[in-house]
Amino acid sequence: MDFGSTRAMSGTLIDELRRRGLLAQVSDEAALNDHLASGSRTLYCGFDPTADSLHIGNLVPLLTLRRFQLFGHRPILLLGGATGLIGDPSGRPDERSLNHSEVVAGWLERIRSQVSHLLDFAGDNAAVVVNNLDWTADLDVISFLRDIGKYFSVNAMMQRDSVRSRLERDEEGISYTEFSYVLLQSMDYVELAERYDCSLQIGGSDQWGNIVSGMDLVRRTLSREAFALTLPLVTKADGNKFGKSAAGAVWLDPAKTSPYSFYQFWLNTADSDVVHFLNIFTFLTHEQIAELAAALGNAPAERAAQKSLAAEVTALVHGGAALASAQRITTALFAGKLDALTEADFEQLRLDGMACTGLTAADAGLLAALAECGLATSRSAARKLVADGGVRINGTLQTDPERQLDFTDALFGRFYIVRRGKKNWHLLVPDQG
RNA sequence: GGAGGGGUUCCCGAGUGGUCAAAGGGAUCAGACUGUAAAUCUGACGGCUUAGCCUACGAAGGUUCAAAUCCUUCCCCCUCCA
Repeated sequence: MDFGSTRAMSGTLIDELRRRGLLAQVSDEAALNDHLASGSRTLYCGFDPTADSLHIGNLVPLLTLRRFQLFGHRPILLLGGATGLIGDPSGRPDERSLNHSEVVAGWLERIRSQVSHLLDFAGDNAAVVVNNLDWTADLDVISFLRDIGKYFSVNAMMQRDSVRSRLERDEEGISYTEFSYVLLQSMDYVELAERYDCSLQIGGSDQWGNIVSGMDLVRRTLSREAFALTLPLVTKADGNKFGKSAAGAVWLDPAKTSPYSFYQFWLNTADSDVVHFLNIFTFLTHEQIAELAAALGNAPAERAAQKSLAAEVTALVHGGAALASAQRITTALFAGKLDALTEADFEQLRLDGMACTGLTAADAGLLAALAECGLATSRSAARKLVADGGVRINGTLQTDPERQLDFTDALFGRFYIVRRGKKNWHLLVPDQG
């Protein structure tokens, strides 16, 4: 893995994080600065498997772990095989429904594979991946209550925001299960402190309470130094929630969000957010980001900053080959030269992961085809789209809702490239089956 | 247990017998302007074999030529009192 160009950074790691807008809270900044400056330290961040994939919001702490690694520290990526079975009440207005343990275990493995290549597993400060189920699965209740529970005051736990907000809502409440979550997470910190000499836990700002509880438990049970640091919630200038595209959440799993869609998500970043995101989601230097910010001011139409952001993040998450594919599709679709594409280019688009549907004779009607390939939610919606002038095939505006797609006018006799609106594309080919 | 208020289309929320697929706002989609940006403006926004038809206003029945609107029973939620 090439960490080369990002090495030369001035100031402390904390300064660097602050400069990038990546610092929400720190437990004792001066002491942590000294701690980090005086040796290679071990830190961790936990991720609970609450879905079959992580999403781009999880990228912030993931990449921050890597930033610590670049500064010579050892990151531990903790997967919540146990805590994922319980449910974290932090930041949740309502009780979670419990997932089956086999389901959670399956999600954990998928997350493990998508997360692992973001860190460096070689060298002196090689990253480590652990699963907290390893030290909780065989834990007995009595030991838990005596060894861990004794350190937690219910009076204090009741004061926690995540608990109090639930108690104040008559219709919600909080189960004993979720109430106990913080004990498990705190136990993780102690466990990692003992096993790996871990002395720092990071996480999203909603994790501050959990992290501080763990830090206290380490100090009290092990009498060791322990620190807490949180990262801010990613916000957008227009106030909308970050991380949602038209299709919903943006996932790290390429099967759920294709590398092309992923690339497009970043490419569409608003001007007012792009510099902020470059700082948070890329490893570009401040000089490089300053250049891009200047370019944004001088030639906004070029969108150099957005292109860099999209390229950097896509390469980080999906790799160089996937980035190249995403860029090929983008160029083909948005350079406005569909006619210039060769037959081989179309095959490449399919290989690159462009959305493609095989069309059967039954779906040959334009409306049926639009509904079938997902560009419209129903035939009625498709009819309205056509009436609104929102559908093009091979660049030609479609006005007849009754038209049949028989491929006689398809490119190379078998490709219809359908466009809905400005940015939604789909390839239609004759059904092979 | 007692008294009162309420459940409306993705969300909020108006509507108290026909002019209601149902105001208004949000979200979403399309069009215009642009830079695959933001803002703004315009249109659409239950489904279908689309000048029409079907299904919808917590559930089930009923009254009526006609019900989201009236009646009955049931389910759920909120507020106050005990």
